[in-house]
Amino acid sequence: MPSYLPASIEPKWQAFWESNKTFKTVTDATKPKYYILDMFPYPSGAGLHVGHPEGYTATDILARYRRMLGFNVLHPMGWDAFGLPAEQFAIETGTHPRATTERNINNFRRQIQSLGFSYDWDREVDTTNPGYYKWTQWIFLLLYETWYDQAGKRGRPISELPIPPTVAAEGDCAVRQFIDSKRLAFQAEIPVNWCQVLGTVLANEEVIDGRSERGGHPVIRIPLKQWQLRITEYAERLIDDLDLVDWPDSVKKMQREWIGKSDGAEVVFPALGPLGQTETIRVFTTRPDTLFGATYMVLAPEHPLVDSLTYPSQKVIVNTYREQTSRKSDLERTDLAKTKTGVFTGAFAQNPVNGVKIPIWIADYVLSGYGTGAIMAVPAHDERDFEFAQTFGLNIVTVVQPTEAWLEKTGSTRENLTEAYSEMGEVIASEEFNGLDSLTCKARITDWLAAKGLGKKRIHYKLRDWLFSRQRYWGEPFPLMHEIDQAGNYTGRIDPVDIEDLPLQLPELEDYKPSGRPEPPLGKAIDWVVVTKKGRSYRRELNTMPQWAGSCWYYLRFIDPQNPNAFLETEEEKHWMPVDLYVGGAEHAVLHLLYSRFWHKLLYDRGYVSHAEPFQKLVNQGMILGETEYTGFKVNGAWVSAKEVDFDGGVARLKKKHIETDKIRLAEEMVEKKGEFFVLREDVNIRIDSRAYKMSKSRGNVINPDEVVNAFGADSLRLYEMFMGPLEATKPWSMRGVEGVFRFLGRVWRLFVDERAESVGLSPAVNSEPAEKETLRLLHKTIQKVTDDLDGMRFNTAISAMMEYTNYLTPLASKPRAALEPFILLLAPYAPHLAEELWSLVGNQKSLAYEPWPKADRTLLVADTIEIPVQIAGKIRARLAVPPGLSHEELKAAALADPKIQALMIGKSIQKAIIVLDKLVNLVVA
RNA sequence: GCUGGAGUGGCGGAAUCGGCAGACGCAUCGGACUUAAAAUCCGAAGGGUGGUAAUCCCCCCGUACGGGUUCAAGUCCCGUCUCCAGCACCA
Repeated sequence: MPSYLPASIEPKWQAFWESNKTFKTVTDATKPKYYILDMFPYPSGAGLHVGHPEGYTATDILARYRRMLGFNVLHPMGWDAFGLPAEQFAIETGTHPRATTERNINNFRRQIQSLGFSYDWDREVDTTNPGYYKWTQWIFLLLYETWYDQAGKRGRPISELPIPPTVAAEGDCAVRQFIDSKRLAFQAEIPVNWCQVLGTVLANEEVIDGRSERGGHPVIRIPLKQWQLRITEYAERLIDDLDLVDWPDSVKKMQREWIGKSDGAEVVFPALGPLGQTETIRVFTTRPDTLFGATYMVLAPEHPLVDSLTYPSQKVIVNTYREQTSRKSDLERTDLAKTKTGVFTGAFAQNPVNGVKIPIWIADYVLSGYGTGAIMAVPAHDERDFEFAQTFGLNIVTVVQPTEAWLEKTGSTRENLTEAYSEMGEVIASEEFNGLDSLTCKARITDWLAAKGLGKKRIHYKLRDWLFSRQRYWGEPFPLMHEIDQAGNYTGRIDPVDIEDLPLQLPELEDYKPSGRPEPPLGKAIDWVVVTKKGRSYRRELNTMPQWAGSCWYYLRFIDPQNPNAFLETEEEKHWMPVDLYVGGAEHAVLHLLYSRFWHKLLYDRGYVSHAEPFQKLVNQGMILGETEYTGFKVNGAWVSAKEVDFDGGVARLKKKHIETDKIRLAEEMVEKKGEFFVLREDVNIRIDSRAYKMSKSRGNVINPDEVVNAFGADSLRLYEMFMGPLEATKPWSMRGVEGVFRFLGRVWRLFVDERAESVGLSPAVNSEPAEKETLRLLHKTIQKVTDDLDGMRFNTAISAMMEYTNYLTPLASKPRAALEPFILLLAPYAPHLAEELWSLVGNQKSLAYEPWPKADRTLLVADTIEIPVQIAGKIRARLAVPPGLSHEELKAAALADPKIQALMIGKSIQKAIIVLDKLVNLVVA
C-alpha cells in the first residue's frame, strides 16, 4: 500500500540535499542577494524544543521561496556555545564543558537536520572554536585600540588620540594612563553585581529584580576592578539609528527606554558643612523650570559628600541609616518603595536661583548610580519628592500652575496640593521667569544658570557601560597581558597579545570550578598565566568574556566562515550585508541586539563593515505554550469552584482562607463551556480553570520535536508550526492539530498517488489534458494568495489557501498536470520533502529547489459569475448571481429585479442606494 | 503604577482599505465503503427556551462590556473590564 510515509521520504531527500550540496551558497553578484538569519541557539543539554523550529521553519520557508525567485540566498546556522549552563552542568557532572558542549552541538545538529532546513552547513560556526574566537578576541582588541571622538561622533584609532600638553608634560606614565582612560575597553573599580552562587559578576542587563537572569540566584553589589566596554559613547547613535531599521516598534521602544535618554541640566548647589566649609552639590534635573520649587535636597546614602556634610548631632542617625540601606539588596530597596525613608544630615544648601536655604537629606530613593547621585527635590511637581515631603513634613511650593480640571479632579488648590502636578504648564512664583511655559522656561533658566556658572545643559542616559569580564572558565580569554616587575608586582603596563599569536586558547584545566571569590579560575593554569615576551614578563588577564561576546558578531562570520586571515573579507561583506531578515525570540530585544549593534558600529567606524546597522528587518516569533490544561479544585474531596480559588499555575489556594486545595487535571470530555467559563460536566456549578502554560520540564508539558517527527514527519511539524497562527503570536500546542496537517499532506499525496495500487506510482487520474477554466482560476488564485502571504509572512493563511485548493482537486476524476505541478512548487517551501518526492514522481530529475516560482496570471482570476449581497437598511435580504464588472445602474436594476427585494419594497421608496462595484448593494428605504 | 499587545464558535484561528462575521484546521455528529473496525471519501454544524407540519424557508440575537459616528462597525471614536509581555523610585 503506497500510502504517505514521511519516514521513508524524508531521510532520502535530506541525504540527497546533503550529498548534492543543494543549498551550498556561492556568492553570485549577478543575482540579487538575500541574507536570512536565525538567532543561533545555545545548545543546551535538553535538546531542541518545539519553540526553536518555529522561527527556523519561517526563515527556511522564506529562504526556499527566495531561491525559487532567483535570489542569491545566504541561510546559515551555528552555535552560541560558550556560557554558564554548560559550565554549571560540567561542574555538576564532572565532565569537561568542551565535551558536553560538543555532545550538545551534535544533538542539536542532528535534530535540526532532521527537520530538513536548507542551511548551508559548510558555513556552520561555533563560538567556542578557537578559529572563531580568535576573531572575537581580535574585535575585543579593536575596542581596546579605539577611543571615541565625541566631536566627530565616531570611534577612532587610539594612535590618533590627541594628548593634552599638560598630560604630555607629566611623562610617559601619565600619558599611558590618559590613553587607557579613553579606550573603549577599559578597567575600572566600580560597584558591580556579584553573584555568589554563580561565582561571577554580571552585567546590569543580566540582573532581574536583584537576581541573576540565569538561575535566579541572589546578586549583591560590591566594588571590584572590572573590564568594561564604553557602550555609553554610542548611546546617541544607538537611539538615532533605530530609525534606519525595519523592526517591531515594541523592540525599538524597549531599546530606547533601556538607553533612557533624558534631557535636562546639571545645577550646582552650594552647601554649608559642619566645619563651616562650603561644599558643592551637583544635581541633575530634567525640570530646571521647577528650580524655584526646590525645597530640599537629597543625596544617595552612598554619595561621597555625606560624611563631610553630616552635622555631629546627626552623625549617629545618618550612619545607622547608611548601614541599613547598604545591607538591603537592590530588590529590597525597590520592594519597599511604598514608604519612603531617609534622614536629615543637619546641613543646608542654598537654592542658586533665589538664595533660599533648604535642608539636605539622605534617602535611598535617590540612586547613587544615576545622574550625580543627588537631587534637588521639587515636591510640588515630582511624585516621589511629594511623597517624601509628606512623610517628613517638608515644604511644598507650587511653581507650575496646574490646570483647573486637574485641581478639580484631585481636589487640590494651588497652595495645597493633594498630589504632585508633574505636567508642564505656566511657570509661577519664579520671579523673572513667571508667565513662561515650562518648556521655554527650561531653556531660559538653563541659559541663565550657564551664564552665572551655576549649571549647564546636560543629557543623561540610563544606559551604563557594559561590564564585560566574568570570573568563569568557559568563555573567551581576554587577549591582554599585565606586565610584572622582577618582584612579581604589576607595573601598570598592559600589552595586547599580538595578532599573530591569536587565538589565545583557553588553557586546559582539571579544576574549573569558580572559587566563590572574585578570583577567576584561569589563575589556576599556572603555566599559562606567566608569559615572557620581548624581554618583558607578564601575567595574563584572567577574566573571560561574557556569553554575549560570541553572539555579537556571528552574523558576520557566516559570510566568510573559514577565513584564516581576517574576520571576514571586505568584498564578501559588501555583497551580503546587511542581514535582510533576522528572526528570533523577543527575549533578545534588548541584550543581544543592543550589544551587536554596538559592536557593529565600532566595526563600521573602523572601516571593517559598510553599514551602520547590521539587521535590516527583525521579526520576533511568539512563544509556543504547552497543550491547554483543564484544572479543577478539591478541598477534602469536594469540588470547589475556580472562582473561589487563587491559582496562577502553581499552588492553588482558597481565596481569603489561604487553604491549599488539591488540583485535579481534567480530560477535555469532563468539562464544558457555560457562558464565559468552563465548568464541570457532572456539576455545572463548579467552574474550572482553563489555560495553557509555558513549556517547562517541571510542569512536564514539554514537546520534543523528535517525537513529532517520529509520529508524523518533519513536513507535518513544519507545516503545523506555521499553521497554528501568526508567527508573532503566543499560541498553545495541540498534538491533534499536527495530526490535522498530517492528514492534509496525505490528501496531497493521494492527489498524485493511487493508494490502491501495488507500488508507489503516479495515479492514473493524473493526465496531460488541459485544465478546465475553473481549475485554472483556482490555481492562479492560490498562487496569488500563497505568494502575497509569503511576502507578508502570513504562513497560516497561505497554508489555508493550499488546503482549499487541495479540497477542490480531491474529488476531480481527472487531475491535469497543469493544475498539479505548479502546486507542488507552492507547497515546496513548507513541506520540502513531500514536494521533492512528488516532483520526482511527476518525472523531474532535478531538485525543485531552484525551479522558478509560479506566477499568477491575473487574466485567469476573473470568475464567470459572482455573488452580490443586497441589503435593505444594512441587513442582507437577498443575494444576486451576476457577471463581474456590472455598472452602478446595472447592479441597482438587478437588485430591484430580485423577487425577494421586490416583495420587501412594496409600499416603500428608495431614499439612497449605496453600491460598491462587484461587492454589494445597500438600499436605504423609507 | 507606567508602556505596549491582545480579547471573535467547544478549541487554534480567518476576515489585508469601514462593505456577506466565523475561511482553513481540530473536536463533534451523520452518511458511504467494509463481515467489522481503522484509514479514506461525502456531508452537517455560532446561538435562539422565535415562526412553521417541515430537515426547506423566514425572523431575531451575536466579534470582552457600556456608549457613539456611519447607509453599513470585529474593523473608526469615547469610557470600562480582563489577560499577556516589558519597564518599574532613572530625578
